[in-house]
Amino acid sequence: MKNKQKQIQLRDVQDVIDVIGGRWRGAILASLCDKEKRFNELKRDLGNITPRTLTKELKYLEMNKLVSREVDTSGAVTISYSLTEHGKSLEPLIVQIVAWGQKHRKVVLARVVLPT
Amino acid sequence: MKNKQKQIQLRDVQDVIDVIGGRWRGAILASLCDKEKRFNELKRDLGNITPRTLTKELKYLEMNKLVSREVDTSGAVTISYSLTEHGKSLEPLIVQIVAWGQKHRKVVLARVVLPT
DNA sequence: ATTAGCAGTATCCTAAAAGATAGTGGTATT
DNA sequence: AATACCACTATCTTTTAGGATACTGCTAAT
Repeated sequence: MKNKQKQIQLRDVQDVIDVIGGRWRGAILASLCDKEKRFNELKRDLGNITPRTLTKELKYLEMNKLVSREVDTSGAVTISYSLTEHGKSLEPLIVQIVAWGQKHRKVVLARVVLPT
Repeated sequence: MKNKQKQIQLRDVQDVIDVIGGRWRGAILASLCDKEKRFNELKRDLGNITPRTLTKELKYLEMNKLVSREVDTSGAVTISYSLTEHGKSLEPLIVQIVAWGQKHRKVVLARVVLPT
């Protein structure tokens, strides 16, 4: 039973890794924590993601109810992506991730020794 | 400056995803949160990871100072893997990940509708 | 002496992720 | 009228992760 419990937890970890993992998903979510964004705005934000990948990832996040896509047809059609309520519930996690990441960077870089 | 700050955060998120991401790293760390383990013990724990992959991932985690490998030569040589202090500092994060993962599972499964 | 478990290595192979690049149909700008 | 930006889509190729499988050298148990 203790073991079964453990299995379940590993599964949960895997689920989350799936959602925020990969090269881009975490970064997209982190970027949307800031505020809602449009497609090309996200693209610029993320640096060198290709449109193909961005499209794919946004669709995945939509399907997982983390991001919603809204079309505004008043005037020129614009499309904005934002976190859903569920997506927003990720924010504290992302904050903690960023904090740990900064600590981690220091620990790992500590091994770098410059040669004379 | 606000923008630069944002870039840095995205980088941190990426770093963490890198460390706990992939098919196995998160699970290995979660498993080692429990207690130190030997190679084949981990292998059984993780289900169907191949030894090749387990070796590779453990080396990666070692290099990133999250896991330490200890050899015991009294009697038959045994090797145990455990979290370093730095690795242990990940535990609260993993706990939060598991918690969110359970919530997420409910939200996503909520879309499943059984046909008549 | 043989079998079994430990802690891996070595090769080969496949599938999935993501990059590069070009193009599309629309609107707004000058 | 021409250019530029928006929000993508389509193809093609490369890269990477990770699985399958077999094998190794060692020790302990039967």
